[in-house]
Amino acid sequence: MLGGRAEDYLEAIYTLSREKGFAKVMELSEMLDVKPATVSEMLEKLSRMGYVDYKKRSHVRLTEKGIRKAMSLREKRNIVIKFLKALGVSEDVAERDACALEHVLHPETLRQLRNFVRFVESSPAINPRWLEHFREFCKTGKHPCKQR
Amino acid sequence: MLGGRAEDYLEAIYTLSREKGFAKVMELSEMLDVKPATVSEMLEKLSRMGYVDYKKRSHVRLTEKGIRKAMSLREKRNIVIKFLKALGVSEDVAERDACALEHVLHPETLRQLRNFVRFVESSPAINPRWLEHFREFCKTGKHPCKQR
DNA sequence: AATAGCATTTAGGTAAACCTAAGAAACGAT
DNA sequence: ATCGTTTCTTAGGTTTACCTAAATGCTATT
Repeated sequence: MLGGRAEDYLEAIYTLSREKGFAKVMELSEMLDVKPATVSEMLEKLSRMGYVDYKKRSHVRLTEKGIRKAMSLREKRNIVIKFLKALGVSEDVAERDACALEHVLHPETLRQLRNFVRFVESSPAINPRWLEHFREFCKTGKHPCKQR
Repeated sequence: MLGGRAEDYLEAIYTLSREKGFAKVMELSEMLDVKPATVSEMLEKLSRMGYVDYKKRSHVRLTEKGIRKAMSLREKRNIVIKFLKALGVSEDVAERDACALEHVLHPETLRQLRNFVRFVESSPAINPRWLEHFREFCKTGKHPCKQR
């Protein structure tokens, strides 16, 4: 099985590959805030596990398997980000937390987060009453329907 | 600083202490699904860090500091559990995930989760319209306000 | 009061993910 | 084409949380 940290590497490679089609050790080192030596080791491991194509001193590319994995992770993360933002969490905190949560959430939990995001997105009004009320509640601590 | 796993130990000790006022190595070993030897080591560490009172071959108790920490963790966990359950996640999954999330969530995120739980709880109707709609949406995949 | 049986600790090990320092390879500018 | 710089790998080390096996201490029963 793939440890939580390894998943971060896959996603980073995925991101970097979007542009050029591959990733370099240095780039990963910076993106993940880890020394190049460490990246080198981890790539070796990911290669053994069949997630990346990687020959020493060359570029990294995701394999099919790696791409599938990375996309599924990316989707998870995006759901969590959208969800947290819908809840009023600031963009960068949402991103940080999503990054931690994506490794950890049970599929059932994820399903409900996804449902919630879709629910909000698919609601008839741009800003449904209850969501407005919720934001109000966050500010004032009071539910606007309850007077007193 | 206190690693994520150490926090689990604190909470376990806290739980066990609710009844008898202390915890034993065996109990912790079972509750955390870890060998007694490992518990012994971790208690040593928690003791050095001032979270527990612990002399070898005796009971463990939380210090003031330990109690404060444990209570704060417990509160976090409870918010997450309530939150996930409100979202329609089943009890045991909610508990599992809460246990993982409590170590990880940014205070801002936690604040919003707390807000959300309070919002739902303080809403005027027992089952506000939108929540009903959400549950409906989870089942059918359709927002009941939108026909078609 | 001796001991059997259980709880706990000690000692020595493993695995993951990180590090530093030093050497090797590739790259690019002249 | 060579030299200097940058990038990458290797080798060896650290930390954290876990493990097993063996030793030790505690307690309760006889």
